[in-house]
Amino acid sequence: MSVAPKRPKGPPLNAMRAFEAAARHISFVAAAEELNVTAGAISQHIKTLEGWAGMPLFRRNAQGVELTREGQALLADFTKAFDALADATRALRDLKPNADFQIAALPSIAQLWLPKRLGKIRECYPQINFSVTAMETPPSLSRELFDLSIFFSVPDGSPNQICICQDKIIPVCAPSLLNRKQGDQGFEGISFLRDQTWANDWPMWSQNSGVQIRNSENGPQFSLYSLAVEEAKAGAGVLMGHLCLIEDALTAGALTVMHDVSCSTGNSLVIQVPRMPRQRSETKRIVQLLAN
Amino acid sequence: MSVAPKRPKGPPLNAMRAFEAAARHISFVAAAEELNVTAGAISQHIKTLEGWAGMPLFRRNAQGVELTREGQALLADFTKAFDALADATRALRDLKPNADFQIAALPSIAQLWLPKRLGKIRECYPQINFSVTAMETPPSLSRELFDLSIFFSVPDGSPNQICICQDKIIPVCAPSLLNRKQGDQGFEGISFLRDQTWANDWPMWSQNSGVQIRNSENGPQFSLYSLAVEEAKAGAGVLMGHLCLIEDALTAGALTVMHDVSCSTGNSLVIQVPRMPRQRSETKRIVQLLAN
DNA sequence: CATCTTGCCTTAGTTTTCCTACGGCAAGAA
DNA sequence: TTCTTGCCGTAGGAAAACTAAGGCAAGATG
Repeated sequence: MSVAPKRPKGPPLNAMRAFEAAARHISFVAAAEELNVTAGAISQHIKTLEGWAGMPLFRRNAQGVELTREGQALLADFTKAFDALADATRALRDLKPNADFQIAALPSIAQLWLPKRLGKIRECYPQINFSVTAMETPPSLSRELFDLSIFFSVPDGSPNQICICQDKIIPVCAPSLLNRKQGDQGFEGISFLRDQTWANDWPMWSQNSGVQIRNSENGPQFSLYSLAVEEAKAGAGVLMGHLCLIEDALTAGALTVMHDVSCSTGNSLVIQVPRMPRQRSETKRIVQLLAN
Repeated sequence: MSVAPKRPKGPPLNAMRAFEAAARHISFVAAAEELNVTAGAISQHIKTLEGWAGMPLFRRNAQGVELTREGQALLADFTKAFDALADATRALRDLKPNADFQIAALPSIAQLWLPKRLGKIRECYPQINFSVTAMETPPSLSRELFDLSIFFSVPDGSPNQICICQDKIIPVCAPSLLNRKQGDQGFEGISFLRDQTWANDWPMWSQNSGVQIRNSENGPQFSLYSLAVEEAKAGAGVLMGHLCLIEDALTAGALTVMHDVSCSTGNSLVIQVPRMPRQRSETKRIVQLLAN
């Protein structure tokens, strides 16, 4: 008999959280992004946990990980636990008077669509600090501390989503550029400004409009859509414009449409809020203001 | 608008765990003991959490703490979350082949009652390592990683408890001491060996038996009951014997009863196991073997 | 009344944990 | 081939967690 002097210790909490995130995403890098750490940190946490359990929880393949049977079995339990913990954390946050209202959005939406409307909202809630976090992938609203997210996606019809508008694309450019090319409706010899993540825009529009596009790869790429918009305003080339993101530039005359045909990408601009018990009180009204 | 570069961070997990434990016990020291840290650590964790929430969760009084209204409201959420996490942790532990079987017991029980029976059990499960952790207060089996606990208490009739026997006390001493005092049934001029936590034994027995005891404080105190038993065997004085703890010494003749009247303390020797989904498979059989 | 005890606080210093940075490797894509 | 992606490993440094020790206030004890 070994009389242990100390109570049996469970595994480190952070390791469990890392496992839960990694298992849910089936990816260390995705988990790392969610938890705001590097993938190496996730790797170590999971190794710690596997050491504690004396059993591998992931199978590491070169092109990604997969859960072992055992890891598989644990995921549900851990997800339930950390969901409950997320609830408690929100309850704690809600005690804080005038806590920041956290918004998650696609970088382009955060820069081109949000600012104007956020201005109005801030007038209604001068005491609340609105924080906007830009990211490529929508966060889990049941897990992270965001109060609202705005992304392009296909709406799922749930009451926690509001569809603002369809995402329609149409070629645009600076008026000066259009004048130069007056009478010439083609896209010959023009730079195509492109966003990295929306590289597919031109082919999609081409197919939909029937307009033949050659060399749509001809032109600079930008990591942020808003940079491409600025370049387009400066007359650097033609841009596939997402209508909801460039409406201001169009009405102000900084950009004009180059071709009458617009086409839908299949996505919509969607606002999503946490499901009920996790919402803070201002959410409903803020969504209303955002949706105009 | 402040564009936060990083996702909003929740409070540290360890701080939340500390809060949950402290709120449940309404005591920092009790929480510290449960988590195997010092009270200072708990204090700091809670301060961290209060800082994060921007709101006090405890009211600190000189003779103890109490929850504020806000802390009160949070407790349920956090307890639910950490209960779920404890479940997940057990599921993880159960993956481990031949994990230690963890037993929590009162020090005196661990030393005087358990060893003999544990020997038999170890024969049945030679591959399992049995760990015994001594402590004064029964741990929460739904929260901590114990598989079984043995303490004196009043049974609550739940199916997770087995009552082994009543806790009966009776004065005992070494045979040599009894011989010297032959014919003298009183307790005059004898050292009363006493255990610190059971200081009430002599008055209780006195009241029950009708035997007048004077100077029951006359004699050495021991922090462990087993030390007092050893002293009694050595003839150092008379001890209030708890029958289930000294049965071996009595049958072996190392101790003899000094007075025929025994009295019940109201408690029983109770084995408790976690409620079902958290039990490991061997538990049932082990309880059976312990109960004989 | 003085003294002890209990339970919390605070500070300082140490230990442990956690994380990043960076080079490497294997598999699939270009 | 060469690039890219996603994981691993190690080393070193930053941050968190913990301990130790002295203090204080309110009851309990003598």
